[in-house]
Amino acid sequence: MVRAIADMIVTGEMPPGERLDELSLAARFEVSRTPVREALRELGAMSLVGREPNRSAVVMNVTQARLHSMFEAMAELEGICARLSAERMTVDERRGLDIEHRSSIHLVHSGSPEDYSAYNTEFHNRLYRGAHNDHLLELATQTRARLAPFRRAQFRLTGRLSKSYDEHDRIVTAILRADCKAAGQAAFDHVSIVSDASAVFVAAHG
Amino acid sequence: MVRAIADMIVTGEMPPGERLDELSLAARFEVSRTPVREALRELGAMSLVGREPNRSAVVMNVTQARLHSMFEAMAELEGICARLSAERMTVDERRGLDIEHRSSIHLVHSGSPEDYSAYNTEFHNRLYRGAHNDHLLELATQTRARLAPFRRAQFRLTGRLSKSYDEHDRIVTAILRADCKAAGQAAFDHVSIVSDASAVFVAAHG
DNA sequence: TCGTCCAAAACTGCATGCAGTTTTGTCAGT
DNA sequence: ACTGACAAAACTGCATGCAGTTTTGGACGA
Repeated sequence: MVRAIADMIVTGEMPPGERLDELSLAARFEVSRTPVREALRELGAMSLVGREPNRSAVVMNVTQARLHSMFEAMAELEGICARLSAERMTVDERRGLDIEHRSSIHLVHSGSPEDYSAYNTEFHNRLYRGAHNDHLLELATQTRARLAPFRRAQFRLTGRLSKSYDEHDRIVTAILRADCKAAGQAAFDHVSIVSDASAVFVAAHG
Repeated sequence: MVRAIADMIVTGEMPPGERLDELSLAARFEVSRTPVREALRELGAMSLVGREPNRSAVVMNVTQARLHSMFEAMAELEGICARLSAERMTVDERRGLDIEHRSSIHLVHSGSPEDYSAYNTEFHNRLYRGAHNDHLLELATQTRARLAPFRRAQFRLTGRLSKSYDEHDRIVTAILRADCKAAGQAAFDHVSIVSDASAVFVAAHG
């Protein structure tokens, strides 16, 4: 239920500011109001929707400033994860990362944004897990989830795929060398670039 | 309601592993089960309580490893906030931080752990706000809240107050000089020391 | 004494109803 | 036409009831 409503929000099916009234949602998913209520409360805790007493829940209106702060925080978090990954990844993890990364060159050439996006998510998850820190994994995953709708469009930008591959390459190389500082910096830069691209996109469309 | 139950958990009134059954809580707070249910769901989203289908919510059992990961993440977050604070704090913010810090020397001498703890919270909040990044503020506040019960006892350790003051001094000095790197390092070290102290404490008691 | 099984009690998940609040729509007065 | 007020509709918050699941406690047999 939570997942169902969250999907509607992040896919943009429900635009920011849209009211989410309990009865309509209940009817839509063919359940009673109670589970919908509880889901909305949970989404409120994840601040995906805003809630005020006696008012409908509304899809959070993400301001430009807020978006910027989230991307900046994301860059820092990824930087930390990459740095710790360079330091802590097991041999298997390093090898897995390297193999997956190398094979992603095919996706760049075939050029399907959807496929590359799926791979990209997996790549970043590997970095988060490689840091061997559960809380950091949670913070990074959570932040990434909230940014998802704003990153969605960016792989459609021409040339972004191969640039993304090059940036990943810098990260992977540094991690394989166990060069903490370089890995952290490379990941930080990578996210910062995505941030800039998305900011432009949002400014133009949203 | 959420606040009420959360308080019971973080104050340790409800020890980890304790079952939180809806009916008892409803009776305790003199409401019906519905608001309790919703509160528990929200607390689940904040992962303060664990939930499985058809089972009571239980106060999260924080493992030693998990605790360590949270302190480590906290150190990184504080480091980032301090670094950004050194870079971005307004003149007023810098002055406020400095003044509050200096006057906290009185609390060190009078030696009330409760008073110093309250000041300490405010000091750290200033660092988070000084980074001028809403999302980072949120992540730091959230992580800090979850660690609260484990930090609680540490100011009772002899000599910790004046050591804490010295560590704060290093942070403040670096921020006033706008020395990003030093500020980040000082804050990181500060939290790491608290982490060690708490780890010892938990190992001994919890 | 210990283990196993079964029935009763306890509890969760969901539906529904009611009271109180907010929103909407209409109509009279300007 | 436009504003204001007022009534109706819509909606939220909470209580309660029921069905289905889990837990508990005890009786029975080894």
